[in-house]
Amino acid sequence: MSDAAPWLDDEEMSAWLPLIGLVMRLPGALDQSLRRDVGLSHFEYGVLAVLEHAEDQTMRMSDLAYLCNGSLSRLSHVARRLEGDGLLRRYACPTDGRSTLATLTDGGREVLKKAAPGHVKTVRDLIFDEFTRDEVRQLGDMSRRIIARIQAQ
Amino acid sequence: MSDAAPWLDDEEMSAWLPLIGLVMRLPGALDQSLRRDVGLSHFEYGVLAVLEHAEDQTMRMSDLAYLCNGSLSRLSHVARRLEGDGLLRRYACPTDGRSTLATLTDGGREVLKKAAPGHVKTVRDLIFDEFTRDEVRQLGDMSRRIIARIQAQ
DNA sequence: TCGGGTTGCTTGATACATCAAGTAGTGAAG
DNA sequence: CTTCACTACTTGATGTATCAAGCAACCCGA
Repeated sequence: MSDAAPWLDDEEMSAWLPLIGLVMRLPGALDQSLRRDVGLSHFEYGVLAVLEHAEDQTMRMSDLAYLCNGSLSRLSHVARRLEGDGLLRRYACPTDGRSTLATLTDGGREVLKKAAPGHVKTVRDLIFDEFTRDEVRQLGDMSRRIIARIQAQ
Repeated sequence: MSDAAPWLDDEEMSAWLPLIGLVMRLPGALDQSLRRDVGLSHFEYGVLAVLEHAEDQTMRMSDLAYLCNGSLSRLSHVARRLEGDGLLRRYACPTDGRSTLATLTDGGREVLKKAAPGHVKTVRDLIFDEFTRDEVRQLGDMSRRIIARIQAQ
């Protein structure tokens, strides 16, 4: 924790502005292709994608929210919509009555299958085609370090 | 532009997930302290901050929107609210009747002065205290390269 | 076994972003 | 000097996020 300093110097500023630009523009860019292809936001896609890789394609709502980088409240609203569209199903956890388990439906799996190629292409176009292996590692590493700081707040 | 590839490999994935985490969580983290301190979102703060550094603290709406990483529509709504709160003023451009110029008011300058220390502290806590000078440069550089790709879409 | 505190989730109100459509000014070709 | 395309911006409708509050279920100490 640093004390308040006057402001960012030029060098800091010329990193800060692009970083802000990145975090403000990337979500929209990811949304676009997914909306076009399957009518889902990137967050909704993320929910389904995380479920797909989970044990039994099933997960507690709160774990899912964490892995999707969203609040439980946000996930709850989104899960209601996705359930309405038949892409996932929710049911009470048998071992802990407080918990809700969400699981992928066939419909959800289908949508993922339909969305994946275009989404991967977008991600490659935007990120992985631009960087070397080493740079990619660094990018991930730096992101992790910032996230840790955010969570420490 | 690459062709669609099967999916991301492990190394790519272990950079992609943190990057997504970063872009999804950082805006919220920045919002929080600004909301607490002066009741502004980070986007609203950004609008005022960009104006502050502009010639005559005045700028065309569309240029402002670009620099703030938002759509003109979004800026228009936000500017209406900020104008209502007396933080900026809008008036027709004298040389091009289609354009609208936005300018900071005294109220806006005051809010910025009140918000800045806390905001800078947040930014330092989250980013600049974590990285070396060199890393900061790289972070800025990588962000710029991704933005260029987003805009090329 | 009962009470207080906690956890997990949902809901409802409000605020915000996004999209499509609309208005009006501009510039340039004919 | 008119028309057509384009630019700059605003608006209204719709959808989505966020926050605070609420409700059960659980846990644990007394």
